Amino acid sequence: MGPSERDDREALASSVWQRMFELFQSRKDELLAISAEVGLTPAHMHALLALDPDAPKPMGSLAADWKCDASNVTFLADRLEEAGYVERRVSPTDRRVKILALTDAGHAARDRLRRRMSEPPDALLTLTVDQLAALDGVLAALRSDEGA
Amino acid sequence: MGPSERDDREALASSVWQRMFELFQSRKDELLAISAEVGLTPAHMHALLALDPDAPKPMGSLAADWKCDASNVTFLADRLEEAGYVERRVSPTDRRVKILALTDAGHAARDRLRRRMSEPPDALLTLTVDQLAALDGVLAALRSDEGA
DNA sequence: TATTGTTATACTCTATAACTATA
DNA sequence: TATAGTTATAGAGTATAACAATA
Repeated sequence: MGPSERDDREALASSVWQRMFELFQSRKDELLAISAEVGLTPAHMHALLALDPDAPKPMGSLAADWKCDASNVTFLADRLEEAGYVERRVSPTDRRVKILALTDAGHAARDRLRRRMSEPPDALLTLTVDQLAALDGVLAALRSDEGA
Repeated sequence: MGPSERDDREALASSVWQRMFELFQSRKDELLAISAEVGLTPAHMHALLALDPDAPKPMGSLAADWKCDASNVTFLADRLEEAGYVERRVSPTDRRVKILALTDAGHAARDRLRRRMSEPPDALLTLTVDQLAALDGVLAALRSDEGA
């Protein structure tokens, strides 16, 4: 590959990235609106979505997964518990450990939230099926090469 | 358009949106690293980038543009002014109004920051020129239809 | 009297350090 | 003695309300 091809690629990648960035900006306000709608702050909404519905985990693991301090997990869990969306279960093998599990209400709220969040921006829906398929195909190719 | 085509489009758009979302997540830590690097908090970095380098604006207009409270603009301006990146100029036509203008150092810092921020995620650079051109073309088509 | 920006104050989100209970 | 989670406290970032200067 010659230097000009590399330059082309970098310029195109920058352009693509900037366009995606703008798309995200356009969605920001709506995310805030969703959080107001469900009565959760953005941080608690994010935490609810980040809980694995099938595998309740110790709070310490969550702090590691979420790259935040344990005290922050306590804070997030407190509010979600008050809202009735999670419960703390003492680990049967180590009484120090508390496992955070979604309640039935928590599962339902999380599902609703996921559906709302995965709704694409209106701008994407103005594309044709072919254009969307092209986007999807190229973006799918990324995932396997991510670490390259 | 039949109902199945509409369903296809929505499913594809959701998939595309989710893939873009993951790409953004992959970039999040790096944005924090950049802000540490330049010695600005993320909020002040964002403010510096959001200032128009060619058209200094009254603080009230900035609050409107940024959809935040005027007191928050005061807070952001204070720190950027302490850093030597902006200066408050009293409007010649209305002594109540303060116009926030980038200093020379502010212009330079903003330019550096923009270059760092516009660097695309590594994953995008693994695509071929053709793939990137396809992405860019489709995403360019979005912009004009945004409000549709 | 209305408006611009500031100050005082409060709330959210995050972190660090000290604490408790268990191990 | 070490570890899991909590509490106390602090700082960043945002908002609302009261205020000063100017219009």
